[in-house]
Amino acid sequence: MAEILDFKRTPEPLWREALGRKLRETREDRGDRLVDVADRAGISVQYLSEIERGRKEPSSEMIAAVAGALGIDLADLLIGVAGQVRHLRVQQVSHFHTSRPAGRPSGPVAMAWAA
Amino acid sequence: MAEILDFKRTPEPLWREALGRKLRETREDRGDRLVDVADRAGISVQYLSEIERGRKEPSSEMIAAVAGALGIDLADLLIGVAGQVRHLRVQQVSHFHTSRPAGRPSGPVAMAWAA
DNA sequence: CCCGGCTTCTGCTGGTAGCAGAACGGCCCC
DNA sequence: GGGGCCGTTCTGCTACCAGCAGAAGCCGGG
Repeated sequence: MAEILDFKRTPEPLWREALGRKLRETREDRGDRLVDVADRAGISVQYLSEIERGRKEPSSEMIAAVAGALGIDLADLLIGVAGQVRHLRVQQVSHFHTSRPAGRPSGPVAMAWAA
Repeated sequence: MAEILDFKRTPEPLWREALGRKLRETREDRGDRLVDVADRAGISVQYLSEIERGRKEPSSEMIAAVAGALGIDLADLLIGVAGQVRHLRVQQVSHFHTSRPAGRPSGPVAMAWAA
């Protein structure tokens, strides 16, 4: 696996984590059980459980199937996940190093993320 | 005539496709080359190319790395992708009787409820 | 106590993420 | 013409993990 190293410790939550939380929230708002959604989406219940807990990386087709089973479209889901990201990202506002690959002074380097 | 639409194909774009488009758009807005972003993200250039074209399914860590290399945070990225989804869907929504979702979805469902 | 809902363990298989290397086509400019 | 630059696409390879089944565990409530 490509050593991502520095970027693995992102202060932000990962995509799959925020997605899982949003999916669970949506399901619970509907009053559905895991087995209900899993059946409708055509996936196993334990796998859906793992998706909701952010432990596995669902494929695009899986995401579409689960979203469909929840009666939500992808765009709305993404907006909701973005909200989750914002909500979850509070703990570490630390700085992280962009490990520059020792080489070429790549031209337009003007990155500045101010806190 | 009377082309029967293939409903196996979700009218919505897949997550990876919309994500790829948004990533490319963001990179081009910055005036970056593939190699610039790939180096900063610590991934190979051909793989980044495939991600941007929606051909491969990037892991959460990859998404974070690329987003970081683009100087955009995950929440903003997701909002942008949601916009992509909406934009890409317009073409096919032309005539779709959006029946009330009151029933039960029997599979992956795509609803358009524009207020 | 049992039952319904969720989690978690083991184990298995196929698919594919992700890499390197290289070749190719489209540009643009000397 | 030809030489860079940039992106795409091919081959090939390995390691990892999605996704399933089966079953057991946990916990609250009737």
